[in-house]
Amino acid sequence: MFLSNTNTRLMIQKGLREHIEETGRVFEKFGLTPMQGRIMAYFANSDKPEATFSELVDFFRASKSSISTSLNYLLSIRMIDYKTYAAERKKYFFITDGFFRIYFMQLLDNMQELKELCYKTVSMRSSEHPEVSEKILKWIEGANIFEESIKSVLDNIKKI
Amino acid sequence: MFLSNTNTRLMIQKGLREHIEETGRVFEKFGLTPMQGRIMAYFANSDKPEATFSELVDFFRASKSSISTSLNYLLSIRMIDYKTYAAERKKYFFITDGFFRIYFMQLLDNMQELKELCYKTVSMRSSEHPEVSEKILKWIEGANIFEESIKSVLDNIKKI
DNA sequence: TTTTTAGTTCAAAAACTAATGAACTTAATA
DNA sequence: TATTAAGTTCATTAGTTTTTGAACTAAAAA
Repeated sequence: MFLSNTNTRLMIQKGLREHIEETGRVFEKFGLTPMQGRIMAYFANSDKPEATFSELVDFFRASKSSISTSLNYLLSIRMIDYKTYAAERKKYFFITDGFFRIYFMQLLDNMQELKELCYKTVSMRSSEHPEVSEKILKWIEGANIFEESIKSVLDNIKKI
Repeated sequence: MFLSNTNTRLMIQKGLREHIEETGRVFEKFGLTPMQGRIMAYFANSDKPEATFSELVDFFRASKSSISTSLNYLLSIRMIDYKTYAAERKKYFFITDGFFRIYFMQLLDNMQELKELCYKTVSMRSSEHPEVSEKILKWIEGANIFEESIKSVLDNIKKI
């Protein structure tokens, strides 16, 4: 039967494609490109827990290079992983459970960087208008509080 | 004296311009465009607590439309505000102290949106591979924990 | 051994986003 | 009243990012 080696649900259900596109677009708000977002959404919605390179190329009718680049980026940030079966070259990709952990770790890096530049700013400022320094110190204070809180959540999530 | 109505420190100190550019680029990681980032960095580093439209046009040698659009976006998300003096049309723009509060409120919205789509995903999934649903539920669980934590920080920050 | 499969790499195209320039408005000043 | 100042608006341009296509490699299958 010609559907045998494809994902039947993904081929039949009409709204599913739309749902994948919509979900993909929301992943973009978390820093992914459209194709990376689509792929994450595909993994979440595919009946099977794993997907192959060619399955994704076929489903999205996208170029191999686009799929390759996207998969490799998602692998590099560990939002996906893959397994192999001996004597088979194919990779079976799947999502990890770490989406928000990874996202917030990146966020922590960005906050760290901004905070350091803000410290430098405050140290460079003339003493003429301390109210500006006070605002920047409030940014830093905010950053510190969020950082603390995020770090403690990350610790707790690791334990689960 | 020809420097009288400009920001002396911004004109003289060499590394300051670089520091503003660098800080601007970090603001981009928080979702701002290059010009929006630059403007935020300018406010943080200018000797004076306020800056005018034309001051920014002059400092960045940028187009009026670019400055106008950027300022209006930053106003719309309340990262900056302005004051006026009666009988003067000019606006005196300044940064607010809410940078991270605003950023995290936007983040909360995005998390909410992704969570809702994930709930829909889980409800649409066949029961064949519960391990995928489990991962998505872990995403949601992560989202919930981060949300709780961020909300409580936002509450505390408001009190300060 | 030849062909097919499963990708990778990178220059070029397509798509998208940000910045510009020009024309405009409206308020203040001369 | 005419001119300048302080912006706004929007079509076009410039710049960036994403995706493609073509050529490539290396492993498995025929």
